[in-house]
Amino acid sequence: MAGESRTRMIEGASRLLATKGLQETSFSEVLKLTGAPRGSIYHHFPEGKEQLVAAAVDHAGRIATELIELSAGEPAVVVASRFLEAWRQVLVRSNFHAGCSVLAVTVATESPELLDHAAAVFRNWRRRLGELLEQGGMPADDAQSFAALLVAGAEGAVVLSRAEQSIEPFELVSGRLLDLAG
Amino acid sequence: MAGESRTRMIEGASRLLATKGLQETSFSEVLKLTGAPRGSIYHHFPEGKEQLVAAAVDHAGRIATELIELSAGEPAVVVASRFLEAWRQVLVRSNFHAGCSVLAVTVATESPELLDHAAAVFRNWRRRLGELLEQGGMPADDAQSFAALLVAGAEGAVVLSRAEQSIEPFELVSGRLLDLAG
DNA sequence: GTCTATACGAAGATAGAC
DNA sequence: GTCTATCTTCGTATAGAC
Repeated sequence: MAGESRTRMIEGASRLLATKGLQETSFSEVLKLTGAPRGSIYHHFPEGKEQLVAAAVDHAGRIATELIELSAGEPAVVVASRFLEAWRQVLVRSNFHAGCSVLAVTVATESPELLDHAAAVFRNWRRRLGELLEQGGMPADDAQSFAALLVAGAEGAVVLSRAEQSIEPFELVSGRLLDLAG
Repeated sequence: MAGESRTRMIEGASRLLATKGLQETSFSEVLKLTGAPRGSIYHHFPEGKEQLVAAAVDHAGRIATELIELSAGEPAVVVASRFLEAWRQVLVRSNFHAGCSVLAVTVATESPELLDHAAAVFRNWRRRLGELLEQGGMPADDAQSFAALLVAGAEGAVVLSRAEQSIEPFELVSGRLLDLAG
């Protein structure tokens, strides 16, 4: 298949973004991690690094969106709980070295194109979570703002736990959010 | 005074971290922004960039801590409101180009030393906010976890608003947090 | 689709004069 | 305390062969 190493590079870039940040996600690092051939970088991404990073952001967004979709039809508290649990896994499995690649790009770029990709991802998460929360029994007026709080709180808590190298802040935040959802 | 250009470099680095991220905060950028003399970099920071960044993180932490302290003795909802308002100002005044320098460092470094500085800042904010919230009437059991939610929610909301170049997500999050504090 | 070779700039860091 | 000059490494990107 044509998109073989292309896909690997996107996934690898997304992992690197989540752990090392935007600038440390260099082509050399991506190639080292994925084993993809050096010669194919500009074949697959003629516009260079921005194009690769944009694809990685989109990819990370899609993965999380699919995960959110899994809780369709569940009560609101389950929707929130599954979303938070996914982030908890990112922290624990990486021993607090990994976070969110979309956030990493947002705070390290001034490129309007990359910000647009990140914005689309965040908006999509908020929108879909809001819909599922409402379907799960949350009043319509609350669902949208709680979805924003859920995304912001989870993202912020992941950062706190990475800095402190401890699950404690994440658990505190997570507990309060679940109280609100229940 | 000996610490003249040293102080300017630290403040400049903190501003650059908040807008451009860790790797874009280069010595050249700091010098351009502050007008500090190139020759004095390694005089003031013999351990190089890590030392400058660590000082910038500490500085940003101290500024916010002083701001938190200003709401000592106020009701819990005022403590929360002032903290959120400060972050709103960062967003609006920078036209959504600036965020939190401590967060920017956290997600772009793997240096244990820098993570320690960031962790100390976040812990300090949580601790002091928790104390003031409790003194402001919040039940002791709630104050600590709400402080964590406040810091995480604010940090996350700043990122969402930067990505979307709009105050909307921040306002949604801020509104919910203030409901909880009141 | 993949390869090597290379151009070009910028980064952090060091040495030694003033 | 500050200067210039320089070293080394690494980043993105391009050219042209296979």
